Amino acid sequence: MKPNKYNNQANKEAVNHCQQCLMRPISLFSDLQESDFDLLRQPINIIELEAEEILYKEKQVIRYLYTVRSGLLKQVRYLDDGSYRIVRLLRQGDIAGIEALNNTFYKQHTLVLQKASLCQIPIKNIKALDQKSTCLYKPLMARWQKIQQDADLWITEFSVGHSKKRMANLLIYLAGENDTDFFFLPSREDIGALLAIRTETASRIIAEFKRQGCLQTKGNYAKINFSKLKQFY
Amino acid sequence: MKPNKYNNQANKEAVNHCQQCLMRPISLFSDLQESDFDLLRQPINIIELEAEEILYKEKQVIRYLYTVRSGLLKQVRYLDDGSYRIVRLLRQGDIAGIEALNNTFYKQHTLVLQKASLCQIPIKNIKALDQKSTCLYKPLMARWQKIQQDADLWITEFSVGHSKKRMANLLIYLAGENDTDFFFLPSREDIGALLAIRTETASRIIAEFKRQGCLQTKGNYAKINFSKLKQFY
DNA sequence: TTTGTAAATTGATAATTATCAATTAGTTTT
DNA sequence: AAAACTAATTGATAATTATCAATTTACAAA
Repeated sequence: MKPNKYNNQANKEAVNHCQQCLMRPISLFSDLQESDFDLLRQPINIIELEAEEILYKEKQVIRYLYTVRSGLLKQVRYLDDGSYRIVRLLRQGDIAGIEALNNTFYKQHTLVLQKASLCQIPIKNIKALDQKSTCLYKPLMARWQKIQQDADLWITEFSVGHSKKRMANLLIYLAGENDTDFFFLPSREDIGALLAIRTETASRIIAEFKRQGCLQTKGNYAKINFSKLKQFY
Repeated sequence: MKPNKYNNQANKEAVNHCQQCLMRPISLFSDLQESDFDLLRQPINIIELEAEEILYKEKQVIRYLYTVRSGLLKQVRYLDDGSYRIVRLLRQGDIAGIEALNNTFYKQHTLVLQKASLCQIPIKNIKALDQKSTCLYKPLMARWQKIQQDADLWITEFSVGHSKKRMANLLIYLAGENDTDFFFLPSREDIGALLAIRTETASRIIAEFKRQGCLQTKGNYAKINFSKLKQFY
């Protein structure tokens, strides 16, 4: 191996990728100065994953941290009885493996729900940046705060009250800003794991919402009728 | 006012308090060097709050950040229907108002459950430290990570499955390390708000646990019989 | 101690959700 | 296209939880 040459090239690539990346304003690297980019020694790759693929498993040694460019991922905890609960969804701009800076092992299983594109950032780069510069400080703090806010949302919107109401909350969340577009609708099993209800219950509610015209589905995609959904909200 | 004199005294107090504090190893200031303490211009007070007292409300302007020295606090979100959900409990070493660094307003209501003692740290001190030193970086990151882990716990242990199982999880959590001691047992209403069940359901389960010898209560305090509780776990 | 008040418990019933089984729809493989 | 498989839906019933009302207990005030 020729470490120097390799590293230089990696660095150039990183600079090219990241400095010009459309995602940069919302990425972890938003505050990086030109000189900071020199600290990125290992190559930053963009990886594409299909639905069902595993990004990483709990207790695996952390080697990368990921920024979601597009798609949808789930973070999962398995329960004693073999079932699972989805504790978080990751969308554009979210980070997977943020625990990298304090830990050596990932804390959750992270899997792809909807075909995803991710920046794969070697943890060594992060640590190098972290030692020499404070440029990661603000973006990281902002991510952590978002994680907390999302968790609060999860606890209040997706875990309390009647399951129809929780489903309505979830659908509105999944629809995001653009109410009117089709969005990815997880399987009934995953919806169950999101809302802490059984697959059958999830299916019944979705089916009823469809009958009532609150929801329209096309394969794995769906569109909501916001005003009709309000009655459950 | 005589800002200089005041500040100097405040600083001395802060140094005395914080440098020698028994809590320091687990506090936010664990990494502070002597010189860093000079940056603490505003007085750091220890405040004592009785049960039911409000530490702060959501949307209030952030002026302080708090470290829990002892006692128990709840962070609460109110729902549309007037009910509330407890999204987090704060115990020794936890921080209230950690969002201070990214925001101007508190994000949750925070109230005292069990008589609490707190360090009241002016946000100006934190910001001063933050600008001149990196000593808060690691402790803050560790706190954020703990918040995430606690949230995951909340979502998986306190929000999924039968309410008896969730109650067992909660009691074990409240008992903490020392299974054998009495610990603070929240009101049935608060337990309901913790587990997303009705007050009456919480009461029924507690009463049944008592009848079965899983739980022994004395006023607001309780002790668990771990092995008997396992049947619900 | 008595009185008043809030919290906890219990009962009866309704509503919701889980469970288990069967059927239908949708995909993929051959 | 047929077969094989998986996901989604639906039905029937059991179990759990909510709801509303009443009672008991615990505790503070007079």
